Amino acid sequence: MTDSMEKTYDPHAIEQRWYQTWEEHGYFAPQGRGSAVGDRMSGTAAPQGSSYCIMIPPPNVTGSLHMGHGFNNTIMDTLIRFHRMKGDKTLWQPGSDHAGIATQMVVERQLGAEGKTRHDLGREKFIERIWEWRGESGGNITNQLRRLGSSLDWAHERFTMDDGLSEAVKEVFVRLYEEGLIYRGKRLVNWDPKLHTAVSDLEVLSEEENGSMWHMRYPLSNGQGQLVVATTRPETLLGDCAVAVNPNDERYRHMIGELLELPLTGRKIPIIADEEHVDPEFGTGCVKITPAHDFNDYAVWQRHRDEITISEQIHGGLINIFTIDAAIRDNEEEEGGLIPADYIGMDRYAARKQVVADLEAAGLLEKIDDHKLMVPRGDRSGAVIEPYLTDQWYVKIAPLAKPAIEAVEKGDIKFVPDNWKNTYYEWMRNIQDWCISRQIWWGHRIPAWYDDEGNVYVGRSEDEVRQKHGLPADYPISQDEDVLDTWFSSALWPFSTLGWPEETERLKDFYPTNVLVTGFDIIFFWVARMIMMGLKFMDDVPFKEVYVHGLVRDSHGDKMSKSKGNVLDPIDLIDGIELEPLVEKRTRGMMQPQLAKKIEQQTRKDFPDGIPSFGTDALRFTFAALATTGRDVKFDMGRIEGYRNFCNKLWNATRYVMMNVEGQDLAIGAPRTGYSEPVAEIDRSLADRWILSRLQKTKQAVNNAIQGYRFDHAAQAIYEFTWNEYCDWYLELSKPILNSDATTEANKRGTRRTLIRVLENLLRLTHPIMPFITEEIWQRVAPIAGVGGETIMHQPFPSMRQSLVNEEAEQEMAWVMQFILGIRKIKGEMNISPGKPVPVLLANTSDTDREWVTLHRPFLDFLARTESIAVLPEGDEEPESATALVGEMKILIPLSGLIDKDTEIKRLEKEIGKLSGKVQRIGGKLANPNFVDKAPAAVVDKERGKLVDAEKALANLQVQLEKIRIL
RNA sequence: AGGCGCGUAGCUCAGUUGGUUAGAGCGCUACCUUGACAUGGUAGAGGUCGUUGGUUCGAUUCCAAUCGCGCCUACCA
Repeated sequence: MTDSMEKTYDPHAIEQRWYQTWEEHGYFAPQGRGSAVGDRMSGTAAPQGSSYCIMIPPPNVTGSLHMGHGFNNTIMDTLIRFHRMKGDKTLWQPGSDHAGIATQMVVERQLGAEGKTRHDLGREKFIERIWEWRGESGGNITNQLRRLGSSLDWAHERFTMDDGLSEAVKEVFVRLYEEGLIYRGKRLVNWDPKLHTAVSDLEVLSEEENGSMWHMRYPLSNGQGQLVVATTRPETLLGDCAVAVNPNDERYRHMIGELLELPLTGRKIPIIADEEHVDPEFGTGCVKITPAHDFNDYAVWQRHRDEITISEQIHGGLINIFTIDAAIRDNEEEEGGLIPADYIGMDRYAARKQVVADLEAAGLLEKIDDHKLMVPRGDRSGAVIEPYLTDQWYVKIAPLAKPAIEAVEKGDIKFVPDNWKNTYYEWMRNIQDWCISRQIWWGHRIPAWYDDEGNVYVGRSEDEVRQKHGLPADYPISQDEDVLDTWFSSALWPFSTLGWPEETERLKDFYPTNVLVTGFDIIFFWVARMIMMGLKFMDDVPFKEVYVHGLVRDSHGDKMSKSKGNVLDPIDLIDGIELEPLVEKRTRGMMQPQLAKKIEQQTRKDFPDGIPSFGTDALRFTFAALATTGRDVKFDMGRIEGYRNFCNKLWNATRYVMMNVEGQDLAIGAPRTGYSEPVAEIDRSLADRWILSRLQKTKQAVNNAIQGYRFDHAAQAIYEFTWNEYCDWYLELSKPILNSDATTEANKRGTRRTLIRVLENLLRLTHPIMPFITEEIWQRVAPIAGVGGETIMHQPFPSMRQSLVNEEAEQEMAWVMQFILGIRKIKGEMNISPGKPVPVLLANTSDTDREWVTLHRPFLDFLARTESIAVLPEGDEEPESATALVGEMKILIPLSGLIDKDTEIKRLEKEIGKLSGKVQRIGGKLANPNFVDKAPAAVVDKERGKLVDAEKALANLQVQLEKIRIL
């Protein structure tokens, strides 16, 4: 079998194959393991009957995998595999989101390429077309998730638009409506003039942009002067209904109640007083009020309706000046033609220019200042959002928010890291009603019907509505054209995917789920809304913990974006990609083609040879290692390369073990479940006892780390144990035992047994983070280690076995290591080839030293490459030598020819310098009565001990230095 | 304006009740094709822990201020 293991680990050869096997065998389905099978090498049993569940944050069907997914899913899969191995009945629920606006835009773009719009097709055909498209490419993202090794329960994959989830959406809508928690109303909303739909507050992103502040003169009707108003949006003058001043402002107080001539319109508008909105210090202290196109002005209008309405020409006080495209509309019908004909049909920005020009011509423009302002844009379209007056559906949020806040306050839901709860509270306590209707076609149609008289009927279906309200079959009613915000269905995800409103077994087993793993960017969009809906409809939290991770950025800390050309595709890191395709990929379909050249140059510079293939396991290990709590991740190519090397290290360690163990006597009987007692006599060496002890501590560390969401610590513990202890020391220490005629068969059996079993444990310990390589190796190793089982996935996760923790062995081994390191150090610093055997003399030895030297002589000889080791008899003169200390024992390597005297003097001086610094520091500390009196006794004792050791070592080296100098 | 977070080796990051000479990986230097692995081995250089104060016997760690960076929320027309 060993000959089938290539010298270098090749992830391609195994990854897809194993994933297919796992999926085909149904290993991802929840099953749980009874307590009959205990944990090998731990003796503890898995708790029976506990379930563990994570809901995947459903990716958009339009989507393709990005680094955020890679990170997010690595964490979830690690947790899922960990709990599955622990024996929990474990479900990772897969699915995808219909992503209303995003998906509709993709298909509209396709239509656009054919020179058509969705209106050419009509609603029904357009939706058909989207379903078609979903059928073609909806599997894209799920296949990419498979590439990551994600052990999702695919047999129960859900989609937010499938029948079951659509039922859940209707049910929730109807129930909330019947409780008065959903209502319809006409108010200002965020209107996207490009997409022709309302969007929620969250879907609006404001960014600072350069603009101007126009100062415009509004003459008083009585001819007694003018007011100057300052605005960033002069075109909205056409919809002005008043000018507000602060009632405490001496400059204008006497004018309150007067009328102004609104330029260009021939209208008169009142001067009103509003203390809340008007800051006398800002601008001119006069604010034009355009209630139909500004949220603050709308609020002012609500406070001053009567005063504004008395103005003879204004009826109701609200003048909508825009079409759904944000062009100036003709309002002849509704408001009696208050908008001058000259502007009608102009786009808002054209109208702005025209208004400014006309004011200028009329001498009514005082000045234009440069001004920075926050411009609201739609997160999908990028269009400047317009406050716009329309009929929409809303969720009354306060009654839902209250219990959702309490759930976190009470600790029913915990955020990890904890501080995210502050962000959550901040938002939940200031939350506004949620606008849930969207004027698009792709999504859940609002279950409301209207008759010709404008009556609204809400129900699960048209039949239900007719029945409930006694409407005859021929009574004409029609369903609301709008669809629901995508996040409305996402909010139900934790229970709708489990079968709600049916009372299913899955719902019983897995709700509430255990943890939600997500980036902070969707705490508001999604997390908060799931909590509200879960509490409302399941009467319990949707998850007990929320693990919030950071964003994946490039190695400089920049956000990855197409326009920066710094996007890494996880699949490219797994498979590798040549330079040319990478350049092509990064520069294709740019929004700003002028950037392409720069991106190409940068890419050629950063990846002159393209990206090598690292494999999924290396990528996952990198994500785990970088998963520090609550911090963004700077993705560093150096790290993934290092972890690819780590895979190779593990692979080659296995090759070594197999080479020494296959066909040999290991004192292991036939494969069975769980470890068996040795079937022949074994004798465990110091190295065996030591590595077993270290393994136990590593298991403990990894368990603690994963349970505490410290995947970085888990990865580090595994890495260090594997590389620095198992490979660097233990495998080397096994060589003199296995290759010597002087060691006994029992000794060899003990070592072989330990080699294979530690490896087998290590594989299980590593499996949640690196599923593929561990499965591949485990399949070879397990039978030899005496372990049966179809897959490592369903093996017990290792936990610490106290009886194998061995502090004495660790101490004794520390002595061996120090011995070897001392000699290596001398060789290194003396430029003696590491392989060159040197004679070694020991002075100042204790009984233990002498015992251990005899006992562990094979280790010392082999790893330190000694020619001879002799204990210098008491009283004998020490030859001129290079020196290292092991405790108080002196290791001497005689100078004869090998070693340069001056170099050794320098070495010693350096060591002495270090030591005397230490002695001074600790001495000073202990001389300080404050320290000795006030510090805990244990700390003081520890310092005393350190001082004694350091002083002895120092004296030792000083004597040595003198000796060498004299020679 | 309010809130949160970050600043530790050239780079990417650990450092969890304040107490070893502050650690790891990558990079760097020197040496080594040793029978698992050059995607390797051995040895080494490199840090006044952003700055200034304070608490303390003792501060990278706690407190205050300050500088720099990032994010989020709300905004003045």
